[in-house]
Formats: sequence, C-alpha cells, structure tokens
Amino acid sequence: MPYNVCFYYEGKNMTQTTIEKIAVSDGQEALICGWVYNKRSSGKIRFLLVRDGTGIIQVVIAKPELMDAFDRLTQESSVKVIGRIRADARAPGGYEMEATSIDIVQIADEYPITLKEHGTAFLMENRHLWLRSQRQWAVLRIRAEVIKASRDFFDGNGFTLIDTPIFTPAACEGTTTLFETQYFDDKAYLTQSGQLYSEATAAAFGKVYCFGPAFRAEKSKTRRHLTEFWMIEPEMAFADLDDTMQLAEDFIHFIIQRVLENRQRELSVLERDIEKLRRVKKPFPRISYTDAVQVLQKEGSKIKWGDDFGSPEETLLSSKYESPVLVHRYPTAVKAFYMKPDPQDPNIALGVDVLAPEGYGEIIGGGQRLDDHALLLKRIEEHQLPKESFTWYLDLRRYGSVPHSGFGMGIERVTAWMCGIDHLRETIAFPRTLYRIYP
RNA sequence: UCCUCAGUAGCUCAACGGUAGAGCAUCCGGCUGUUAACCGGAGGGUUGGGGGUUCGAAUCCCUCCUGAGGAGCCA
Repeated sequence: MPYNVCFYYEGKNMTQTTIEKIAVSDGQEALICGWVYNKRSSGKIRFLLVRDGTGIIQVVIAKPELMDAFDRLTQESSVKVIGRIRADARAPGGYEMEATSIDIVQIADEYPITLKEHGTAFLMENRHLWLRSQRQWAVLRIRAEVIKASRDFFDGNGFTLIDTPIFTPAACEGTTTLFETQYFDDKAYLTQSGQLYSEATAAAFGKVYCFGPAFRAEKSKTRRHLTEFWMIEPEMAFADLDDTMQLAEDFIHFIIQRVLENRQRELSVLERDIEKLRRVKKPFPRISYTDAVQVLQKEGSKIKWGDDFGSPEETLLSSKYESPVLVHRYPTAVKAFYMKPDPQDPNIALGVDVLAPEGYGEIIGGGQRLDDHALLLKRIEEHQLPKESFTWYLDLRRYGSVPHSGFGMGIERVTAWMCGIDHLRETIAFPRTLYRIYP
C-alpha cells in the first residue's frame, strides 16, 4: 500500500493498515496509526478505541507492561499501535486488536469535545475538532461521494471541465449582493456563479461544466444558506429547456445511486432512512409554474400568479412527491435577466428549478439562456447592469449564437438531502455563515 | 433588516424572588470483557456586560453584547 506509514518494530518493518480494510489482516499482526477515540477499563483488562480516519477499532490491552502507556493516554492522543487482529463479536466493528506495542506520538491536552451531547454553538466554535466525530466523518465522506459522482457523471457524458474565475468585474445576476474586494487599484467581486463564463466555454467546447465555490453576501440566516458554497454547473450548446431538464433528472438519479452503493456505512452512522432515497425513480415529476400555483392554492397557500415561491411553498409542493419535482416556466419578472422567454408567451421564462423531497427545497436552478443579441441588450439595460462589463457576454450572441442551456446544483444542499440532516453547516468542513467566519 | 427564543462549572442542563446543584469531563482510589462501562472520593462559579426594582435578584424590568431558529433572497 503506497503512502502508508512504516514503522520499525522489534526487527520488523511494519506497514500501516487502515481500519477500513482491517478484515484482510485477520489473524495477523498489524500497525494502526490513529487517535484515541475513547478508553475503558475493567480491572486488569483495558480497552482503547482508536480511530484512524477510516474507521474505529477496539484495542484490547492485557499485557501488564502496556498498562502504564494506557493510563497516560487521553482522549484524542495520537498513537501507533501494533497488535494481532482477530474477529470478535464483542468488539464494535467485528474485529479487535490485541495490543503488543503502544507508541505514544503525543499526549493530547484535555479535549473539549466529549462523547456526550454538546450544543451547536460550542461545536461550531470547535469545528476544527468537531470534524473528528463520527457524524461529521460520515457527512463529509458522503459529500466527497456526491462530488466524485458529479464529476464522473459529466466526464462520462462528453462534458469538459472548464473552471471559471472567482474574481469577477461585475454581478452575474444583478439581484444578489456580492462580496466586494480590492483588486489592485480597482474593485472586484467574488463570483456568485460561473454560468456566464460557462456560456462562453460552451461555445468553445460544446458541453462543459464548472465546479467551484460561489459567494453570496445576502444576509440570509437560515439552515439552507451559506455565504460560501460549492456549485457544479453544466452548460450545453445546442440544447433547450427540455434537454436541461432531462440532464438534471439523469444527473440527480446518478448521484443517489452512487451514494447508495458506496456510502452505506456512512448512511447508517447517520441513521438515514435509505428507503426514501431508494424510492426516487425516473422519470421525475414535471410541473409548470402556472399549474404549481394552482396546486398550491388548492392546498391553502395565498400565493398569486407572478409571485416567486418562498420556502413554505417549495416545501408544500415538494412534499407531494417522493422524487424531486421539476418546476418549469416561471414568470419572466421573477427570474434572472439572461433567461430566454417562452416563444409562446413572453411573460414566461424557460427556467427550471428542481425541488428535492423531504422539505430540502431547491437543489438546482437553471434553464435556457437568452440567445438573441438585441433582447439581451435590452434586458441588461432594464436591469441597470453595467453594459461595459457585459460586452464579452453580448459578443457570444454576435458570433455564432445558438440555443443553449444549463443549470447549477448546490453541493451542500444535495449532500444535506443525501445525509438526511437539517442544516447545511455540517455539509462543508468550514462553513461560512452570516455571523461566522471562525475557525 | 425584521420577528421569535436562549446565554448558570470545561460541556449538557437544573434551580424561576430567600444559603447556586446534578451528570459528563479532569484528578485520586476500586474492578480480568468493557460497549457514551460501572462504583467511591476530590477540586471546579463575579449566573454574558452595564443599569434599575427589592430587606434580598441567576430569577422581575431596561439596555447592550453574543448565539440559535425563521422571514425576505437564493443553490
């Protein structure tokens, strides 16, 4: 195994074994490098729970010469432990290690996070340590799987990864507040979406996607918002709204299958009801905005045609389905300036939002882009956007303009849904929220 | 920005006008199969800051600070 630690012990060279793959070492001597998760003792026999980032194993200490080392160990002390691996039903995990050597790397100071309950304020203050907990381990491993599945999906379907800039000269969408920063003698803004640039790269590469952080300076203070979040955004030339809806459906379905296949242990640590994920089936329901408004009104909502959906409307609508629902053709007035109007009715835009089930809300927003130069120019003026900044964007409509469409998917929202957890802050290692930028 | 709720031991909480307490963590002692082990003992506090009411305030009132949830906006 490459990149694993070696350790010279009693004339032998031991190579580090990961707890995840401990079964292959059954009956043999192995080296585990990790941290003390917990310890217990019962008279002359002691139990040490060691975690190494891939799992947790119980180490049994019966040799008298190891007792002193055991007694000195504190929670989260770092250790290298050598011992014989054997299956034992009494051990959490099914395998345990009978220690022959304990090499203490560092004795940890009194660890603030105990195995008892803590409040979220305290845990967030200690986010750098909270990451070591089982639950955070499971969530972030699922996040990694969501990202890997996303990239595999696009890479495997003819999309080229072309990343877009973080520093931008102006707003992508005039509506949202941007983080302003100094750019030498000028001002620059942190991007809130790579989409506009992906429209340029789509005209160069056909099918593209970008994956990176997005920044929104909105003073949103809810469990569904971060000021810094990660978004994956495909964009396709020669594609219309229906193509994009099909892509979104296939994409989400693919991610769910991957998570179910490869992250069973993590889902069970989180006690996720995986039946709810299994019940997601293609084709996903599709409903026009206009029909959705009627459904909502029938359910007692006070929404009127022309209003954008708020969080309560999203929850109400999506609760009627077991699969994500694709809501398409919104009023032009509530959507971004670059949305293409429906040729049948200019008051309607060819946009689509995907609402996840179980109240997880909007996970995807996208649609077909305006490809007409004159109309796009008019919209930029109507939205009072700085025209100079959009010269290049308008150029895309002058040189071989084509129907094109795409969407953006929020990694954290999808991860929260996969995990069945109720707050976005746990789906990213170091969340940035309205009132938190530490640690 | 607005609305609601909460700040008491390192952590999670109790005491709700009358001497600030428990569990966990820490330290000491006990136990040969523990499963957030258990049992016994010890140390640990300007009750978020400031002001007010009262004989007396963690408790009631005002104000500020910090945090959480929600609204708007969005992925």
